[in-house]
Amino acid sequence: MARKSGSSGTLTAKAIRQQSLALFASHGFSAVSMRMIADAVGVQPGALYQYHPTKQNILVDLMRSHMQGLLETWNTQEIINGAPEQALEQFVRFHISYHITRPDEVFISYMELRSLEPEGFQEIEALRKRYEQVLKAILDEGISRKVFVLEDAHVAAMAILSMLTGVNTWFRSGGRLSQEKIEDMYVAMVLRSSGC
Amino acid sequence: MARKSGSSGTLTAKAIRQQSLALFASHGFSAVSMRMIADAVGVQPGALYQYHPTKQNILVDLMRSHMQGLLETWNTQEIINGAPEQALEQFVRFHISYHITRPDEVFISYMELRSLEPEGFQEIEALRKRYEQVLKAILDEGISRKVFVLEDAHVAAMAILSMLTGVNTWFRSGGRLSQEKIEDMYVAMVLRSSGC
DNA sequence: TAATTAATTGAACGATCATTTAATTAATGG
DNA sequence: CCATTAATTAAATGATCGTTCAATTAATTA
Repeated sequence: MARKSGSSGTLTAKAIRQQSLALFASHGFSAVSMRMIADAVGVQPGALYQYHPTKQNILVDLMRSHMQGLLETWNTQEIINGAPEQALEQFVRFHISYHITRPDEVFISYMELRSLEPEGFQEIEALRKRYEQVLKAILDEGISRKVFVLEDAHVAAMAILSMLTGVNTWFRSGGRLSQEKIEDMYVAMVLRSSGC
Repeated sequence: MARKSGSSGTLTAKAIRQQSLALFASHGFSAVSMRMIADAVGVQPGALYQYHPTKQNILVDLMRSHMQGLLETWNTQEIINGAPEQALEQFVRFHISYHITRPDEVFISYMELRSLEPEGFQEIEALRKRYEQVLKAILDEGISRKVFVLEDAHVAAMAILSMLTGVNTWFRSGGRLSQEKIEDMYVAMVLRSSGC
């Protein structure tokens, strides 16, 4: 009825993240109770408050680290400084491969924005905007060099991002198509849609 | 403490649909209580059960009528029996115009699938599959006539549907771009991505 | 207008919700 | 090994959840 033998704060913190992520992704934030998370972690509900002040804070932490990881991974990539169509291909492959391996993070980051209170919402939305800007910059460059025939970089960026992120709604690993094959097909469609 | 003056079952039923739709779309199914719906309708919680046996049933009804409306509207349209690229253009314009005018229905139909219990899920999923099949048939026809260069009709259909439905995540009426302009840009991108 | 049916209320049901707190025990550092 | 700190439990808080039901009144039908 007190501290458990073998207990470790860092391990419990990690377990809370993992279990919350899985539960939020499959049931939705509101449908998951602190008791469900506690059960999955193997701990009493009260123990969760040693790690997060509120349930809302768990969600914000998950979404923040997903968006930050996404941005940092892009930024530490070696950027091909070639033609705009090469940059676009690199972006498509990066987006698909990063997202396809993190279905739960992607799901909650795109679906639970409405569950965020104003403060958290603004923080996450700002990170999202920064990522959108990465693609828009590529499209702008291609448009000004007349490599892309796109009329509007913003609309094209929204369309491409929706298309790419949509992979997560139907892809299941071990299916008919390999990840590489899927990337190839999306690269082809995106490049053609941009006019090259 | 009983039947209210001027009360009418059909009007209350309609109000329950409208208010549930708006509340589910902005907060999510699980985050909306029967008391919130009752308040919005202007009625006591118990009255809702004259119209729906469970909260779940409200959601299923909303999703079913959205998907049925979508399929029926497509089916009663005059089908252009021309070239595959004309059929594809017609589909793109239809999808965007139907969805852009029904943001709440679209939002819950795509986001609350996980809130459905097995029976309702299968019913709604079947309707979704039928709609996907409409686009796949167009792509198949274009591929076999060698008008489209797409490698895989299924993947292309998923990609195109994600792209089109994504309009709802950023479009706000009264903004910089007219609906017609948006349709034009998406038609151009989709046709180019298909190789024509 | 009398009888019937439709619509709604108000109160209650037990269950579950997020969160707080004091007590307790294990791990850690000197 | 002893003092301190970290981790956890058990129990309780008041609020809210979906749902049920008997009583009541308005609209409708005959």
